[in-house]
Amino acid sequence: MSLFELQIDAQDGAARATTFETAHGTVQTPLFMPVGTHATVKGITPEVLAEIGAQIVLANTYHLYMRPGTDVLQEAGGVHEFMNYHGPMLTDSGGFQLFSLEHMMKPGDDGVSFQARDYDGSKHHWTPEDNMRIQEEIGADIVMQLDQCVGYPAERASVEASTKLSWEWGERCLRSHQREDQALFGIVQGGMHLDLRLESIRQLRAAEDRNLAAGGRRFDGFGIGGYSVGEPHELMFETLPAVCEAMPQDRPRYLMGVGNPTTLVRAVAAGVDMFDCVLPTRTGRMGTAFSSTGRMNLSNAKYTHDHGPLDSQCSCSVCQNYSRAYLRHLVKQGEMLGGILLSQHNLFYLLNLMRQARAAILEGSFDAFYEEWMASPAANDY
RNA sequence: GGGAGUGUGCCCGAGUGGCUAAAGGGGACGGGCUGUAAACCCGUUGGCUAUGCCUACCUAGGUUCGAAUCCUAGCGCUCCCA
Repeated sequence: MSLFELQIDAQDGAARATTFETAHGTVQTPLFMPVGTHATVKGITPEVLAEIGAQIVLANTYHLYMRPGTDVLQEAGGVHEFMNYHGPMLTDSGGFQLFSLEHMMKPGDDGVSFQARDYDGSKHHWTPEDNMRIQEEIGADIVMQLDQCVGYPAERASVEASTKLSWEWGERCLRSHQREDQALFGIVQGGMHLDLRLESIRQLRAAEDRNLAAGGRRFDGFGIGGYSVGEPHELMFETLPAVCEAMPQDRPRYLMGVGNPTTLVRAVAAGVDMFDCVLPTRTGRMGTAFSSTGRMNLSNAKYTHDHGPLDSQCSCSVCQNYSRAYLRHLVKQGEMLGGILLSQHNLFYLLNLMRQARAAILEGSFDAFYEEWMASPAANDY
């Protein structure tokens, strides 16, 4: 199997189990990708990532570019060597920072200008081509095109404009990306408008057709961006199935920034292969655990004398070794171990959920898996 | 024994006549977190028969239209001198 070539292992309805190769190992979907923005999944060592079965780890182009700087990463031999994580990695382009740090990052036709106020205040300008160079220097296995993520609510006209900007940047990224050992993913935008989403897909495919005709490469996969930006929860599912259906069958589909367990299960049913989200690590660090009975806030007084396991249905090492009362104590005390252990458990929970979904798809029993999940107490916990 | 100071809500602590059910912390309790500006942010924290009423700033009296705030006495604590 050649690098990034998608093998569909099984399909059950729209849900699918796939496999593809990266320069740092094989990836099996559906999968959840822990987020390690600053070349660290907060509180989680690479050894633990291996233990809980993480396949791909994210890092962020904007943040690593600012600190420590790509020169340091290159000295180390790339981001993998730098952080001592030797599995597959993916870098987000910084497009999301255009959205979340909009007060200091301004998009223009020729890229993005920004002032890094959260670092040293220095001013920078990136063209899509610059962004590709930087991601090549960082050296992840999968890189994302520079895009623009739009919030919700938004005027249709502004969604149209930024969606167009994103596909134009997508084509420029595709033409300038050079590293053969790196996959490049385009990003579908279009907000909550199905027609814009479909147009976004058409334009990205037309761009890769042009690039192929010029002797270049196609996109190795596609991100689905611009969801989970403040819209009502149900809104995404009005368009997501049709968006997935319109996307190429032979490339991975990556729903960006989504991490609610139920949303993952539903998105897998719609045909999504990959997810990333800060939710498991952030909520874990803040004292909340995913569980078979829904979210648990470990700072709640009801756990003070509860010496049972965090989640009796969970097989992770945290649930095997630490009690709710102890975890509550750590959280209440502000001890860093509390956030570390809950992050580890939450990551395992989502990684395991996706492993189970894959197993069900391979068995042809995804419908049963889906129904069982939707009927469980955890499913009601959005 | 003499002198000076001090006593505020669960704790610390501001307030020195009306704008005070009482700033600000802490604690406690609860909520949020979705391509990480996040080991963070937000709310509640005297009681009730609840658009109002009651009880409250050590205790008991007093001054005043009105007192946590002023006066008197007592009690407690702190420091200094003997």
